[in-house]
Parts: sequence; structure tokens; C-alpha cells
Amino acid sequence: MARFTQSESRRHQPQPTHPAPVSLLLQQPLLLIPHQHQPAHQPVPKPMNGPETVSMHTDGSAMKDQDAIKLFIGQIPRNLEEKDLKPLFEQFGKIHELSVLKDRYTGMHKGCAFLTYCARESAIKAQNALHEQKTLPGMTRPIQVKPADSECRGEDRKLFVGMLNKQQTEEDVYRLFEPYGAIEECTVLRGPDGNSKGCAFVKYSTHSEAQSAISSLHGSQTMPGASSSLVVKFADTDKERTIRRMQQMAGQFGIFNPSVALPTFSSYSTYSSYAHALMQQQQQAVMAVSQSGYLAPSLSFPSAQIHQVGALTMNGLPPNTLNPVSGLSSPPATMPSSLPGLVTPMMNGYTGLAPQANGHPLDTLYTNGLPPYSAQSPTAADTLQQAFTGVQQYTAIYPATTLTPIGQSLPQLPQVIGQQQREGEGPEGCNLFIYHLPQEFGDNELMQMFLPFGNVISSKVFMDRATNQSKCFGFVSFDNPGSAQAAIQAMNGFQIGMKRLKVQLKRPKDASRPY
DNA sequence: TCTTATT
Repeated sequence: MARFTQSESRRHQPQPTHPAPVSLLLQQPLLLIPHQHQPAHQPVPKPMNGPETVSMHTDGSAMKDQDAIKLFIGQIPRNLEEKDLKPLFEQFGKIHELSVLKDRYTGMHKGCAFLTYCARESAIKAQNALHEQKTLPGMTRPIQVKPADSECRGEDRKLFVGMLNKQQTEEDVYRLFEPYGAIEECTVLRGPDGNSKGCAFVKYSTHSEAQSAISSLHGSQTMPGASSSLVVKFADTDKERTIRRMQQMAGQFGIFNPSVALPTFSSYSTYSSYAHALMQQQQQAVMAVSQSGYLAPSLSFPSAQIHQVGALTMNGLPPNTLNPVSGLSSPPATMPSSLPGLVTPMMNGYTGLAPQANGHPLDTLYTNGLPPYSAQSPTAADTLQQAFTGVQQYTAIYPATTLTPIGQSLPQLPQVIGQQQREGEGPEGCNLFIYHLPQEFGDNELMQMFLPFGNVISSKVFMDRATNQSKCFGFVSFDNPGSAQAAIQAMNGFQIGMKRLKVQLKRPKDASRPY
């Protein structure tokens, strides 16, 4: 097979005396897949299906081994579809199913696929032969062929290794970690130029091996040229990564730090990457709307784009005045379009459900009236992200610190229930004190940031009377203690630029003014 | 100093 000339040759190379490419060392890379000792029944060959379109069942769905392994295939050029990939993988055995991952709404090729062979053995062969062994045309990294996450989640045995020296290779890291257990995967992180970023991932076959490596290696030595001693810890989970990215973005774009954000915002590069980041974060929402025909998908760059994205974000936020719990569950009939491209339908999208008093508040947010693209019950990270986008939109729309009252330019935005504007009006346990707010935050920004956690009945940033500047602290009141707790949980310590928010219950009045 | 993706 012409495509495989390179991997053919490497496949038949003798094993190196010294562990060179790590993937070659992994003699039994699939060791950890639980093996069910059931006799592998021979698949009965069936005639091939017609032309493959989305995913293929070449042998009929029932005809795979009980212990078959689903493989994740990564680094696939986006122009290759199932039918193009099939020949590459067929040489290792009959394919039970092969499906390229596509974005749910845009149909966009995600550059990866799932592959299940009829026979477990085929998967092992394919992984040994292909994983990291060949780079598909147009890709900068070699193809990935390994068990899908669904087969065996490895989060609890995967380590992040930091403070390596940039000259250290996979092999060096492998040797360092080898004494503590069987290493399944070992990757040094590299930038686009191929230079090491001074950190790595090491996946052991068990949690206890990983733990043992941490105990023995963390802080044990300082690599030449490294600024501090070796870091060995469990790698971030997906959720942690999401949060980290949001924080990085906040820092990078200086969203919460006007002295950085405002001067650079007008520069093309910052502006464009900011828009890009927003796009990424909001892509689903944008696409969901545009596909349903409410918004033409043309986003003319640059100014219209950022405004549209901002507008959509705005709509995507939970209008907490429509809270079923408080008996106001009907969505608004109209959404005034004061911005070009602003559309109504997203409004029905989110209906803020107040956290239940008994369960886990964050898990019960937004479980009602959800748009199809966020059907699962969101997690704390989702809620955090929600809060984050709520903050972002203001900087997108009002980059010049104008602090235009949101109700004036976007009249249908979430309104404060009961029209109370005084701070500390909620019942005890419902009022929050927030410190380390960004200087440019006003009442509305504050409210927006806390809306995802429940019904905000008031939000107040304290201003210095003399200078009319924010004192960087304020109060938010919810209509129930569960929301307040959820907000503390998610937002206390939330990093904004160089500062972390302090979010705690407001002291009761009598406690603050004892007499 | 936390990857390029995981239905």
C-alpha cells in the first residue's frame, strides 16, 4: 500500500538495543484493556455494504469479538473520510466500524476517528504498526492509534512532569520513570518548532505505579537549566483543563485588567486572536443558530464578527427572570434586535433553573429548557464557563470601559427581579460579598457574572464617592442560599488577571455593626 | 509547566 511505505519499512526494523522511540518499547500496549476470556467467535463474512458514507459496518454490527477494542485514531487530515481511511486500516484485519468524528452542528471533520476491528488482535496489530509510526499527508504529527478513552480512562494513572530540561527526550523521561512501573505512554510536550516545552506526560498501567513515581521523583532533583526541582503530579483532568484555559484566556487578553486590555485591544493581532478565542468558545452557539436559519453564517471580519459573537453570547446567557421555580417559566415572545445579527431563538435556549436546596446545586443548573446542543447536565466547570462568558461579552461589546448600562442598549437582558437595587436585600445566607473585582466592573457586570448561579435579586459595586471609581468590591444577593453557595463554590478564588476573586457570604448586618 | 482530536 503506497501510503504505508514509510511505516512498512519501520515496522520491520529490528528492535533497537536501546529504547529509542518509546512507542516501540511498548510491547504490549493494550495490556490494560480488560480481557474477557470468552472464545472469540469467528465473524461470518458478509458482503460489503454499498459506498460508505458516515460510518461503516463492514461485517455486520454483531460480528465482532466480545473483547474487541475501540481505537481512537488521531492526526487524520481533514480531507480524508471513512472510505479513504479504510484501506489503511484494513490490512490489519476486518473492520467492524470506522467513523470519522464530526462536529455535531457544523459537520466539521475533527481530524480523528474511532475504529473497531472485528478481532481484538487486529487492533493490537494496527496500534503496533501505526501508532506514531507514520505521518499522514499534510499533518505535522504522526498518526495516533490507541484505545479510545471509552475503553479505559487513564486519568488516574497519568502524570504531568514539569521542570524538565528542554534537552530531555522521551527516552530520557522514560528511563527516569521506568523503575516505578510499566509505562504505557510517554510524551514530551513540544511546541510547533519541535522544541521541548520542558514538560511531559507519563502514563503508567496503574494508579499505584503513578503514585509511587510521584513519591519518589517529585522534587527529587533539579534538572540542569531548570528553574526549580522536578515536578511530578497527576495530570489535569478535562475539567481542570477547561478551567485552566479560561483563566489563561482571561490573562492573555487582559479581559479583566483594563491597563493591559484596553491599549492592546485595538492592535490587530490581539483583536484578531481575541475574536478567534471568542469564536472557539462560542462556536457551538453560533453554529446552532446559523444552522437553524436564524442567522446567516457570514461573519464579516473584523468588527461585525466580534459584535455578533458577543450578541449571541448575550442571548445564550440564562435569563434568570424566567425561572420555572419562581413560576415565571414562559420565554419572552420577542427579543429586541438592537444589534445587527442579534437573534431571538437563543433566548429560549437557556432557562435558568434555580439550584435545588438538597442536591448538588451546580449539577442542577440549566436542566430545563435546554437547547439540543447542551443536553447533558452541566458540571461546575460548565457553570463557571457560563459565568466567564457572561463577563467576556461586556468586554467584547464595551471594550472602552464605557460601562454602558446593559439595560439601555440591550433591553431584554436579564433583569433584576423585584427591581430591588439595594445591596444585602436577600434573606440570610443569600448575600455575597465579592472582593478583588476588576476596576471596570459595574453593577451589571457583577450581576452578569453571578447570573449563572441563580436569581440575582441585586448586585452592587461600591464606588468611591470622590473619584467615582469602583472600590473593587461589591455585593450580590440571590433569592435562595443554594444559589449563593453555588456561586461561592464556583467563583471564590476564580482568577481574574493577576487577582483572585474573594467570594463569601456577606456578614449579617448585626454582626458587622455590633453595639 | 498540562498536548491535537475522545462519539
